[in-house]
Amino acid sequence: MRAHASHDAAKCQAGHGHPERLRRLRPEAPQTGHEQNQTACHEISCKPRLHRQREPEADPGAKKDRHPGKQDTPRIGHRPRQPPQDAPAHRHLVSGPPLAYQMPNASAPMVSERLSRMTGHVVTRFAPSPTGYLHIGGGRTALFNWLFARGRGGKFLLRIEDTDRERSTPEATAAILRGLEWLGLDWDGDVISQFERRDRHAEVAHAMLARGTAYKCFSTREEIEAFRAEAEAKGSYAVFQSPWRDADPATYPDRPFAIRMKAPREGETVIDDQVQGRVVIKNETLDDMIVLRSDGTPTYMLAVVVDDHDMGVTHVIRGDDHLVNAARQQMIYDAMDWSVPVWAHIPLIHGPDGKKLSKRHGALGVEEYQVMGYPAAGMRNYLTRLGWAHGDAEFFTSEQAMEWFDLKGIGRAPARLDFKKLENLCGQHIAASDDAALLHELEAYLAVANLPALSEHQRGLMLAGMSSLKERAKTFPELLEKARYILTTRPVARDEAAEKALDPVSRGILASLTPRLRNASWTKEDLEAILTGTAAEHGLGFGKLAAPLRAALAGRTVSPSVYDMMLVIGQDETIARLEDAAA
RNA sequence: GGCCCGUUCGUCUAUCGGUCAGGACAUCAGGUUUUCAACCUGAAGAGAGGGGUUCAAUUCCCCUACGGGCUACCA
Repeated sequence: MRAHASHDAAKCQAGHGHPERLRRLRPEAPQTGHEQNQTACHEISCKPRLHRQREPEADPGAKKDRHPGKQDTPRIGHRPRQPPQDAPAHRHLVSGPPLAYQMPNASAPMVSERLSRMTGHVVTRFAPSPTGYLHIGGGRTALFNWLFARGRGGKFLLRIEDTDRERSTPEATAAILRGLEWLGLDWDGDVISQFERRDRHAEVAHAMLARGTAYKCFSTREEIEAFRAEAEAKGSYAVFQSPWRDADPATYPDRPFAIRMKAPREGETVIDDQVQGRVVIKNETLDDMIVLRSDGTPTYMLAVVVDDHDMGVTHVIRGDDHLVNAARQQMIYDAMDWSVPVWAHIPLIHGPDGKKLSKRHGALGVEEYQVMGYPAAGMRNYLTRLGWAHGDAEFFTSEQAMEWFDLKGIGRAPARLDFKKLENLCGQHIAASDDAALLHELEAYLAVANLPALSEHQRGLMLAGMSSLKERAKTFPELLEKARYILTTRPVARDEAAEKALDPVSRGILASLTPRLRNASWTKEDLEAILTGTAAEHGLGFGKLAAPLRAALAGRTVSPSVYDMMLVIGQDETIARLEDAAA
């Protein structure tokens, strides 16, 4: 149980999960890529070895066959019913006739080809493990996958890596789906449960056995630990080498065995990563990992590969804590003669202090940001920009992000969360929002923040005042503060500063104002004439009159424009509040 | 310990050997103003350190330092 705690955070960020056992998915649209990024690979291999270069975005591909599995999938949840306000409508794919699982090398189904073309050959996925809330880093990983797929007419799938039965909970799965829905990241098809696919994983492990790319290992945990202890004692750290790798089946004992990958011991495995460049891992540093445990359950390494392959995933975009794992996984793809997906390992997000993001940095869960009142569009913009750039573009809509998002724009260094910038962007998005849509999102915020809902009357006023309110708020709590003049009722509660602004002289002026307001036509022009006129008569600048007016109308010295407030709450209410204050 | 990844203003980043190293947020100073927000102008602010390669390095290579990851019958 070493280093477990720290492990978890990274895991969540990576949007990856624990694998272990499962079964099948039900792609409604089987994929069958046929291209390969050979060109890219080619160019690369010609480059000097250490000269790391980003490749042009490779086309996913399937150099061999790519066939999806198909079955009824255990559905964990449905995609959000409403696409985000600024997201394109969902693309529904026609589902072809059910396809049975096929063993490697089976010819690709026609349906797959057609659908592949329709979807631009791009299929991404987000694969969180349901052991808690949706981590902010995981949210960004999901966002990148979503943007990449949606921007290319591809598919964005969701798989829950719930193979760790001890730690996986339905509540966590629900929380993750809620987080994604709030962020506006809609996925295609049903949510896939990795656990449900465990039989298929085992099937592949046995297929590897049959192909001779895996072997039965009868070594016990004790033996392995002893091996390691001995190595450590000698100061070396050699990877475990099972004595059963090339053992004669005739010598197999009658006891449980694990299935281990027969990994190449020489040479190197090259990961062509779209973010990290060309990464070379020496095979001698990788062991013969176990793909199927002695109890018959699959390990994570196997499960991800099988699922990604069956789901037709073309681009694996995940946390860079999986970079080395990619080499191991690539060995499994090779062992099964499956085409390797395009890799893109993105750096994790760090806290403001540059350290790994942890609880002490405050908000970790995506839902916490929702409760803090950040609008989803602002979150998407900020998170997209965190670690990715498109020239000098800072403020943009999700449509633009989809159009611009690419793998080569992703940075290689971990980024830190900057709440100030988040707020600034959120403020811009709030200001740019449609009034009605904003009110709708505000009401959703009230619900999750456990605040009282708006009455019909309040909704009407809020809608009327929204155009001026939205220009001065960065978050929903701020918006509500500015809207206090609407949400409050007489007698208007005043804070200290407001009380101070209502000195005897000011009260007198307000009192003299009300008769004139009674005869006003209640247009901005008319009110302007009355107020500036009154201020002038008292030898005051308009600012001097505005202060007590704010105090009377909003109970604060900080508020929206006095004209906006008067026009929104109306003549009667305005006069009543002024009389209250003048009294 | 081994292997892998990373390191440009405080922060997010641009730059694909030759730039006054650009933008944004934040900060500071002015301006505007009906408070706040917004807005306008200006200022300050960066290539971790050291070696190479090159006519020329932020950019290519190496080393060091500092972060991070992997090294499980965890995910």
